[in-house]
Amino acid sequence: MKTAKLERLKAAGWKVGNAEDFLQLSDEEAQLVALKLSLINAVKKSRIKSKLSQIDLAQRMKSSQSRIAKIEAGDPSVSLDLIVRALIASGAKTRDIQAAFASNK
Amino acid sequence: MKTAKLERLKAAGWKVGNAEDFLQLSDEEAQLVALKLSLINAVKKSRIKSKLSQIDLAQRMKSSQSRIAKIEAGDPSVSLDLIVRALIASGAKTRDIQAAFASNK
DNA sequence: TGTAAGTATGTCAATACTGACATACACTAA
DNA sequence: TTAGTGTATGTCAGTATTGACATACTTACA
Repeated sequence: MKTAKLERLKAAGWKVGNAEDFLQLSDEEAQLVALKLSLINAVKKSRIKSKLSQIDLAQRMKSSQSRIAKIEAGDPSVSLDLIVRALIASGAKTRDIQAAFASNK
Repeated sequence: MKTAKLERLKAAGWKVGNAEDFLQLSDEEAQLVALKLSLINAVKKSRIKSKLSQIDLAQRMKSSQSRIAKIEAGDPSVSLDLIVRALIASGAKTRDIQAAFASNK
């Protein structure tokens, strides 16, 4: 929705930010969550494949074992940045990362 | 490097966290930066393709015009989460996101 | 059984990131 | 020139994310 239209709606007394917007936002949020899940699974696989313990991986990326556990558990306090850092530090190649995205239908 | 080995080195009086680790970390950090740049470019392209102004996109994702500008400028205060959110909100499809990763050699 | 290695969960102070705001800059059309 | 639209930059208080720590759970092996 364009700004101009929003302004016209606001001027006409409409409340902007309705159910449509909400549903749309949910959908986009769902896409992000699905993406994160794919990457999380990739981290687990890559770490195991590289025969690294959570402690090993934590040291590689200067994080902590508990953070790695939270990453793999999908803890909401974990950012996408940290997930991708873990993926890279666990030895995943670019094509592995792409594959993770590919599994995100 | 395994934990056990690290412990042995520490016990032997070595300072852990040396040039090798530093270079390794730099390399991984470089990978992350390259990935971010690819995604940033994808955001710009996708937003323009969708004929959205920065204000439009900001409203879609409940952010602000200045944040979008910072995203596209590669401002260091911008997280990977926000970049990907912008990419999704700008209408990029899964394959577009994959393509962005693919251009990250 | 015990014990060692690996993983999970909760907490918290320090740091990083956020939207919002003000304001400056760039460009186009009247 | 002026106005309008879009983008860039700096700031900041509020919020989210962080590594570190303690501790509990799990699994495998002697």
